[in-house]
Amino acid sequence: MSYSIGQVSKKLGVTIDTIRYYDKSGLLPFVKRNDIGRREFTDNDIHLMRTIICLKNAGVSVVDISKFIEYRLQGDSTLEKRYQLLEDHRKDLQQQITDLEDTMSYLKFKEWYYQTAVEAGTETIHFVPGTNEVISDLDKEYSQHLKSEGNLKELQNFANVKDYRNRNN
Amino acid sequence: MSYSIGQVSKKLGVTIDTIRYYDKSGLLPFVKRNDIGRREFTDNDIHLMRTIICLKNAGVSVVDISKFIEYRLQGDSTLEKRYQLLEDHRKDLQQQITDLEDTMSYLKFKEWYYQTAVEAGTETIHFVPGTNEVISDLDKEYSQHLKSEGNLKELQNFANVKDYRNRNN
DNA sequence: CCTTGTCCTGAAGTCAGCTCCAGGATATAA
DNA sequence: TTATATCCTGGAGCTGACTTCAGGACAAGG
Repeated sequence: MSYSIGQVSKKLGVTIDTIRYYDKSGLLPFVKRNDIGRREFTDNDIHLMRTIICLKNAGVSVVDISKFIEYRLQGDSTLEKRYQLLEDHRKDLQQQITDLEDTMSYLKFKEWYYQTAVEAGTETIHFVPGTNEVISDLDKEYSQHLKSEGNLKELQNFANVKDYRNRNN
Repeated sequence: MSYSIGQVSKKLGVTIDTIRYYDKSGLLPFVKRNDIGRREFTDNDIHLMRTIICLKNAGVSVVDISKFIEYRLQGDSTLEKRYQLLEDHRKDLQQQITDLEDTMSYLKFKEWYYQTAVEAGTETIHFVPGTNEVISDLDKEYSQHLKSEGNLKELQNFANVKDYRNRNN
């Protein structure tokens, strides 16, 4: 049983052009052609392509993925290299997730800022009286708000973000 | 007290060129110039720029950020719009994080795959005997492994990812 | 046999987000 | 006063990951 490029495109949710681009870039050296030059994908090919798409989702560049695929073609001697490559990218990904969580924490703070401003009908409640400058220890006020809400987890997150952001001022 | 572009660059950890690019793109209309045309950043400007960088980190495009800044200049009538914009992007960000966590789960699976292959000295332990095809229910084996390890949280994550991935085949 | 659909290639185009460059002004220190 | 550092502008260039295009081949149904 084999699949055409169009069928694979639907199965994996990527465009035909993207698949051809990946092939051109050396990500799909394992895909065979039939007698008139059309690509024929096996179930195993599709399995491998899922891994490729997963790496792409993890933010791995096409060049790095092609390295991985190259190693694979070289057989068992490259198993450790492949493991290492995945391990490195998993660590990167963990860092990405952590960074996004920090960003999230800050966005929540900003949402509180606007929530309260909308309630008050004006942004000036957050300004130093008579100016357009934001009160400098608004973060303390927000921390207080989180505490009074009993949201200790977010309080902790926000404290970490603050620490980080104030580090190299 | 005001800061030069170079000082701000160091404070915020972005290059001078990037700051100028942001200014060109309409993200910094609030930054004033001195008599010889140099930018002078106030503490409040820097505060605002942190929010801009945060939005950028959350994956918001320069065009969308400039909308936010535009709203800000229009005063209190746009408070709700600004709140909505943040809310929308916070939701996007939450989705991003969730997606990355799924990717993470799959990467962990692949790491197990290579870990065990390295231990065995060959990848063939994961192949259908006599072929180069990966065993089709390797995921079950991995689930078993997670269970035996007592890693129930990851077991749950992995199960979700599998469900999702098998949905539109 | 003709139309419609899917496939092929190489090459050029697009987009976001920077990044660099040329050419020039001002400021600070020795 | 001369060297060095920092700033300014407009505009060109770069990178990665596609995306589109021109021009053509084959296959199946009516």
